[in-house]
Amino acid sequence: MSTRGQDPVAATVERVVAHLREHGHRITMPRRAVVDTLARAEGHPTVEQIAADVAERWPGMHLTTVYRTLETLAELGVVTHVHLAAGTAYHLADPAESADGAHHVHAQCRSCRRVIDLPDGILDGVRRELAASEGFALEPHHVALSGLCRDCADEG
Amino acid sequence: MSTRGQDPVAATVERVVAHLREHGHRITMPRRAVVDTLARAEGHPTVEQIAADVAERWPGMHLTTVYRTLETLAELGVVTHVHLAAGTAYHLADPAESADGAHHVHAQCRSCRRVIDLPDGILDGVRRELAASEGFALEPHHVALSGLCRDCADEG
DNA sequence: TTGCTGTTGCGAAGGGGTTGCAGGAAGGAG
DNA sequence: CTCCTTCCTGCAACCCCTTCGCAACAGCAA
Repeated sequence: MSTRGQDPVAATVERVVAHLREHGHRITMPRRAVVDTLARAEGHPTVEQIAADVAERWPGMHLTTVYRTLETLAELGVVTHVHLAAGTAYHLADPAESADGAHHVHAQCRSCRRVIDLPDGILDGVRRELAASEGFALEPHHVALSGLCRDCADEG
Repeated sequence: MSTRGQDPVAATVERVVAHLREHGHRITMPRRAVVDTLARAEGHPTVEQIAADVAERWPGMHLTTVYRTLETLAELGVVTHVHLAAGTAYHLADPAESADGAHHVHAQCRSCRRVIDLPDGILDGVRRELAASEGFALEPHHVALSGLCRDCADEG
């Protein structure tokens, strides 16, 4: 309670740590490091970026450990990933979203590689249309849309 | 002319071969093999599938050559690719579409991995919405949507 | 504090894709 | 038809990202 509102990063870390403990996982320094990094991360870092971030503050941590920690957190639903045109990005799941199974939609700029979050319902119309015409059950959160962001479109 | 309408595969191969020749590329057996395979392919094969198909009829052809041939054909705009959640799929570009720069939209079933083609305009609404709200210029053809196809949704 | 067991670090292996090089063939010149 | 230049191919080595096997370590419960 002491950290709530004052240090959202620490609060997030504690929340995830509690979640890990509840599910019988051990709380270790490397796990705290990955969660801390994800909590501080803006946007949707790749494994490479997460590992680089972690290595700055906790040198010596092995890349394998990052992968395994992300895997563990993913099993708990604490982190989510999106497939991009090249690579995969990870991010902490929003607690409110993970509770009801919702996710947000992503789009990636093919020029600057930045990932932006989109409102969850933006593909609802397409989802209904695909369900009706093709019987295809669209899962909008699994793959990022591709295009050019405002900045890159202006420049190019 | 003798093949037109009777053997669409051969006609397609000849069309592409002519295109290659026009652009100063040489006509070789491996290139014919790849184009022939793409012309016969239903759907959107990955490099692995293309190579397997080619190997059945032209044993000894190297995987590297498949990659390089696809690269060459892509530069000419003869083939297009889509990024999937895992891997990349290739297919011959529709001549009519490549003329005006249009492409169709793809969706992939995350269970059976099948790729289905969608009407080109299905993301137009989303594209307009993204342009207005985020300034994001959506390019609907570059990444496949993800979800469950009718058959897999029924089974699961 | 002790002991069980989940985790970590490390090296090695695996899978997908790319690159450098030397030999070989396409296709234009003569 | 033959020669010659240049491009293309096959091969092998390599690179990048991710996973695996194993021995040592460290949570955490008793």
